[in-house]
Amino acid sequence: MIRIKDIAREAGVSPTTVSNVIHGNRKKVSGETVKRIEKLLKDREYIPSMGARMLAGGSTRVIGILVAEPGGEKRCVEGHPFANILLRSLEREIYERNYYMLLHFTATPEEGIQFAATWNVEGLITIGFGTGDNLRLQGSCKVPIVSIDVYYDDERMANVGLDDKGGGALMTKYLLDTGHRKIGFVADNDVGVDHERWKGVCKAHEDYGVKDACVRHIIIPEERRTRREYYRKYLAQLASEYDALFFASDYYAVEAMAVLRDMGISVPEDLSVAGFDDTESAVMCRPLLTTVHQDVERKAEHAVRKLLAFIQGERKISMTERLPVTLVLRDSVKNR
Amino acid sequence: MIRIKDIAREAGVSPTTVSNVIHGNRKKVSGETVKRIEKLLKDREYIPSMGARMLAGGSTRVIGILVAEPGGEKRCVEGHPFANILLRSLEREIYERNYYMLLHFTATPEEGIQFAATWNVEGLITIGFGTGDNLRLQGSCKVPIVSIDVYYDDERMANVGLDDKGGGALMTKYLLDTGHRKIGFVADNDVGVDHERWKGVCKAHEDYGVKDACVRHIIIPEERRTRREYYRKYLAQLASEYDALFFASDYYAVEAMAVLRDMGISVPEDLSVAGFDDTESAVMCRPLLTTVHQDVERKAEHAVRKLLAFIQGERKISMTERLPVTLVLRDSVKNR
DNA sequence: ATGAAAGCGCTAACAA
DNA sequence: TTGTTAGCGCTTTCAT
Repeated sequence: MIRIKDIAREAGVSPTTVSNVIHGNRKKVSGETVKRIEKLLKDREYIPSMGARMLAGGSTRVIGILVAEPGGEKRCVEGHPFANILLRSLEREIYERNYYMLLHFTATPEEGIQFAATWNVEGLITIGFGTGDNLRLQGSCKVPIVSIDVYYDDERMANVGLDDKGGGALMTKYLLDTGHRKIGFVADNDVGVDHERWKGVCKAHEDYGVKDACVRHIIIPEERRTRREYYRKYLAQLASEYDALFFASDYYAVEAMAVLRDMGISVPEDLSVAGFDDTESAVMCRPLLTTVHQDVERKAEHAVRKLLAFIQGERKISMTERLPVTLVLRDSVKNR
Repeated sequence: MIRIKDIAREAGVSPTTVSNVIHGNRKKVSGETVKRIEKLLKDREYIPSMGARMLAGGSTRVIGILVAEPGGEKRCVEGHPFANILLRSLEREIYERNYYMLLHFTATPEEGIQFAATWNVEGLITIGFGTGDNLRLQGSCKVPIVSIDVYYDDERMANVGLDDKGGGALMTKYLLDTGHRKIGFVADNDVGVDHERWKGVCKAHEDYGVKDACVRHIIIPEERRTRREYYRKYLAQLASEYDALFFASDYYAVEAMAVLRDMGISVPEDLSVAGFDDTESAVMCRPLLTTVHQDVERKAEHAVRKLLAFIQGERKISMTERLPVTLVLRDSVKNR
């Protein structure tokens, strides 16, 4: 391993000068020296020691990614169909800016706090945490935190998410436009993101001002086995009561379409189905799923950008950010 | 931040003693002292500084995960449908053993080498690298490397994967047993994992010893758009030529089933379809996909275990490991 | 069983 | 513009 000291000796300068060259402090070093050192750095394949860096300066260049893992369940899979793309995009954004990404799946915010402290991370991005946990984390870590997909109307917490309410409204308006009057919004909870989407559904109904329209929020079990049970019991009934079912995620929509097919109920002839997310599965199923598209890579990019802005101490950064969302018309909704 | 020194002062001992307690060197410290220090450590919420640790000892407790990212394409998504589960399982295994996971998606092994050196990682796990790249990595890093899903018959490289050949044979035998005589094995390449699976297909045919059976390896385009194009042109023809299509991955099988449905070809009545992997999508489609199941979490567990064994300098570790695979009979294959 | 002390490689304040 | 120096918190060897 080659150290700054070695380079310095070989170049006949002091370690400080080499360090300055490395960090681009061009004002402190003569242009000629810079060139000479840079060549040496490259020739000798100098590689910095993160350990020493972390210990010496405050700057560790580490960003921690905390993914919530409630109860050891692999929710990250179902709940976050984009987990892999998101992680990949985050890492790319982080690495491009000369930071490193330390990933940890954690059940409790406490573990996250310890994790952050141990590595002296410069910032944290949280995925899948509820507002409570995020706030707790925020309270115990001095470093900036940006959360992804959390809803908190207060401006206390930096987060980037989608225009979920707008997305909900967009799809609902489309459903209304295509003649649907009994719309069921199906989700496994009524908080955070899903609640926002539901608010969009309601708002679209209000704006539309149809008197005869009926809309309801249907809560389905989160756990797969019991959800299947639920479908077996109630899905046929739902299909007869509603003319469109708008699912809070593609995952649920695709699953329901499969069950509906098993029951001999045709989508979209007997019932229109819509999803949210525009995951890969939306084009792997039949009929192709009409859904709301989100741009995951952009979400990652914005999260990293925002975090780094905080780290660099910029003022005037908006706390919450809602990325736009678009309607993707496919085959699972039909004109009535 | 509370340091070892602080704890030592408060306990009236030297930093060395505290360090010994932390590292469980029970032989060097009296039982009474151990207890006292441990309590203090907990009460004062001592959190070690990784920077200092890395700098002082050689032990960084960092495991690097390198995911191949050829050409900036998000192949990790399609090619590795399990990427998220795999990453999550890896992290869990690593963290449980008091290591940390540094994740990096890289296009070139060179970048990986630099990454490993910068952090002075204790070991590396690679995902999705070809044999050549893995060997190159191996050559330039002194740390142990375990690769996942790579095939190299040589014993030069530690890797954990599946019994792909066995899986291919298993499914093929089942197909033969159920009366299929014209089987097409469909993959987007003929190297590594897919080649092994194909070898299994061939072996099953040989073992079965049917004279009239015909089998072929069908290569489909890897890029999605051109693959769809290919399907449009040739899939109907394939469906008439073969009585079973065995896809090298569930992803392709599910996709093909959707296209077949569009063409009015019924699975399994007109054509049997089988997959490999048993991903989530295999039970989200209709008909339910008959496939070969693999246990991703177990793969992660074995990879980490093997890597740590190498790190701890154990001898007598098998270089390559093939995890077993099972047949999952569902609805996409019918008795002929 | 416990402690003193050296040093890991780097950064930054200060001196020249 | 360049150099000197004092740590950062921890581990480890060697005394005691």
